[in-house]
Amino acid sequence: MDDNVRAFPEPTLRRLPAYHRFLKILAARGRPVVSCTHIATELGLDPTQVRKDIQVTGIVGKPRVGYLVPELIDAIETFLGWKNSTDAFLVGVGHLGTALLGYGGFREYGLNIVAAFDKSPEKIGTQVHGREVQSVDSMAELAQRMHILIGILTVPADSAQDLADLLVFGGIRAVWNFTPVKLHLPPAIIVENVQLSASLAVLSNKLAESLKADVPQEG
Amino acid sequence: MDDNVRAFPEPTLRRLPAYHRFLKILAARGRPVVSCTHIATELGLDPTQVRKDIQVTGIVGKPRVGYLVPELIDAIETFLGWKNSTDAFLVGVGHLGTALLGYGGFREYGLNIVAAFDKSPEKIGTQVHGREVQSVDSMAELAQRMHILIGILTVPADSAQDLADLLVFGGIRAVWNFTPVKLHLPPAIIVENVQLSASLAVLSNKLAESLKADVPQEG
DNA sequence: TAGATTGTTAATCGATTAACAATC
DNA sequence: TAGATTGTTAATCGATTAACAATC
Repeated sequence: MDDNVRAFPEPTLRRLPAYHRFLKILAARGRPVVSCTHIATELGLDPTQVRKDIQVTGIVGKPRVGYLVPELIDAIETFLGWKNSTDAFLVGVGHLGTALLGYGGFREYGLNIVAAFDKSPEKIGTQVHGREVQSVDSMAELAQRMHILIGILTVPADSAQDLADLLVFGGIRAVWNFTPVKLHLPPAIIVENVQLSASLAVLSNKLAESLKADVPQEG
Repeated sequence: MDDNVRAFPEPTLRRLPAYHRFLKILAARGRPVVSCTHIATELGLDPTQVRKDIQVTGIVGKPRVGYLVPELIDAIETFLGWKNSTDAFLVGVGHLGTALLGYGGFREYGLNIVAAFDKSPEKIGTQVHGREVQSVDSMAELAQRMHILIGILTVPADSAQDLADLLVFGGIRAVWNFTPVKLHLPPAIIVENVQLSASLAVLSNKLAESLKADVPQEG
């Protein structure tokens, strides 16, 4: 029935963390207010775009003045759900999985990695950044019991689909997918892909274009 | 003069690696041809979009048949510059930097991390995944001498700008930025940001919307 | 008050999707 | 031949940007 759940524009969601970061810097400097123009200049964006983005948080500014920095920081944190933390499972304690476990910063973003899982027997039982690595065999049951909503997938490509299925079987509702695999999961499951190859493709292509423009030799 | 360097649409560039991955799977299965519809179904895209994306590689298909899988794989690899490798420096041997050094897969994408640098004296001289960690003091000179074009930035936020400046000073032309910092660099320098906080913001927001829709309690 | 900045509506732009003729 | 699929042009959609009145 509630089909007017019209989500907020994804580009807006992606920009909000950058605004937040800048606002925190301003707050640390003791700056009480900020204008869209100021934010836009700093981040290389259009002021109108910043204004519209801010509107999704429900904050209204004062003409001639701008927005109150602490109020805006608070509103963004609330809007992005950074105020109350969500527990997550991490699957795949390889190089990347280990790095994510070691990164303390996710706490700030309301993400709390409470357990780590792996397939390989040599890893099970070891401690990685304060969490004991557990067998994937116990993952689904544990996810169910702990009402885990988010699974972080950092496994080799060939086991990605199987372990994603296992996460879903455990009642997980969203997968943060760091593998290059296109996961086939029930439509209700949220999948957010972090595809480094895509990012690198953009970088390489732009670099190639830039170098081409550099040495124009012939028309 | 050459202002008609109209780059290819970024969304297209981002999708090509996914096509490539799927095509490699088909090739491994011995499938000689593939249609747009097939690719689109697998990846959850529109067939016309796939067709247009493929067009940037210059490959033409056969009506009624589709595209030749090996030919298409080759064309994508050539287009994305995966055939000839580019040397890169990595700056910041923390959790993430170490993980990227350990990931062998970048070779496939034409990226070759030839050296790693760090600020902290304890790390300098140690071996990380086969590379000796060097002091950032020698970075710019070495980049210049080796004609390095790409710098991978995996340092703490507070030193990101300084080290990016140093990379640029060393003649680097593109920065793959894994820090949350908005870098201020000369306009000719390509910057590709990998912002995990942005990705997580999308995930969290979609999850929250999904859970809200779940238990509609009241209108 | 004058003028900078917000909020909002309209115009533009670019990407996605639909329609359809061409082709093997 | 019939029909599936390509290539291409047109329509739609959504996001960005421009314009401008409202406001402190």
